[in-house]
Amino acid sequence: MYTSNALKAELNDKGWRLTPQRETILTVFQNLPEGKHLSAEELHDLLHEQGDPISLSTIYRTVKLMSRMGILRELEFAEGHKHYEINQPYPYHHHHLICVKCNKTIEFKSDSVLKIGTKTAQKSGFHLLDCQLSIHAICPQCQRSIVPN
Amino acid sequence: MYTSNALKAELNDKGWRLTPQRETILTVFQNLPEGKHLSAEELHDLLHEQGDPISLSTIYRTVKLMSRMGILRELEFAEGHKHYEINQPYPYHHHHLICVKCNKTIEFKSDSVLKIGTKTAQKSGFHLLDCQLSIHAICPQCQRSIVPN
DNA sequence: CTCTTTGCAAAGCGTTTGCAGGCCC
DNA sequence: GGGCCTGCAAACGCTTTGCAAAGAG
Repeated sequence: MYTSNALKAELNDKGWRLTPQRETILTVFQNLPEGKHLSAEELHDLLHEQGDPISLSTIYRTVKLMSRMGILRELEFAEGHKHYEINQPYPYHHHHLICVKCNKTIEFKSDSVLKIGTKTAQKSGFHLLDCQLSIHAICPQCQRSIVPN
Repeated sequence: MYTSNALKAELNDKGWRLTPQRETILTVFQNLPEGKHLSAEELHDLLHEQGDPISLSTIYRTVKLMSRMGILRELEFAEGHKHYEINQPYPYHHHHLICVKCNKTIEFKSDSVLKIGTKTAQKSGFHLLDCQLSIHAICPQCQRSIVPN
């Protein structure tokens, strides 16, 4: 479990600050049910509902920052906007199977993919943040659908 | 090699048309050196230079169509715009290691990832279009960089 | 001859940014 | 106290869309 203190330490280490907003956002993602991911706007709404209004720009800045720190994963499901979820280590780390027509997504796990990702980054001297296998496909329902495109 | 005829057949099968623009765009991607990928705008410029001007909207419509047909792959390198490349089958199929700071990308191949993708789609009855492992990381140079964020 | 596709220009929309005030360390 | 961070509103830039004309089958 990644704590606020760990976040603070990591931020301060780079000359940055731990703010209430950043702490709140971290908490939200940690309490999200497994497999649930949020867009910036969904996060904005959720925070508003729970009585912690945070401006959209701060949200955008924070999720980007946390993604680059490896705390969140940025998911691109080709819907025109990004989704975010907490970046869980093994054995919670997972990947996505996505229907390009209806955007239905199914999660799945794979130790070997994670291993390959880790090894590949290492081999080139990269510092790994996240590795995700995205399978773009058409789900059974959409295969049968008559709707064009 | 995916021919114009194959494209025509596949389009007509769905009641669509093979147009000069679509044929030209397919050809461009087929002649691109391995590992090279284009954004919509880059493709637009390239076509212009080679004397085949095609409007940006047609380009957007075409790359989206071909991605959904599984002919092109849509690559998201988090630069705010998508890149496209021809979707090669085994053994040309590859994945990307991306630096989230400078966007440098390194390609790598992996039979096992492709197998896992194929199997996973199959298991859920999905029709596979593309599977890509994206490794988000920080490259050696950027790790050393003093520039914030 | 019908229905798809193109090109143009305008609209759309998620995301970024400049700036003044506020806050963390 | 200094510099980072927030919130607001405006700007941005990639992508999509409406529409009339052109073209494929």
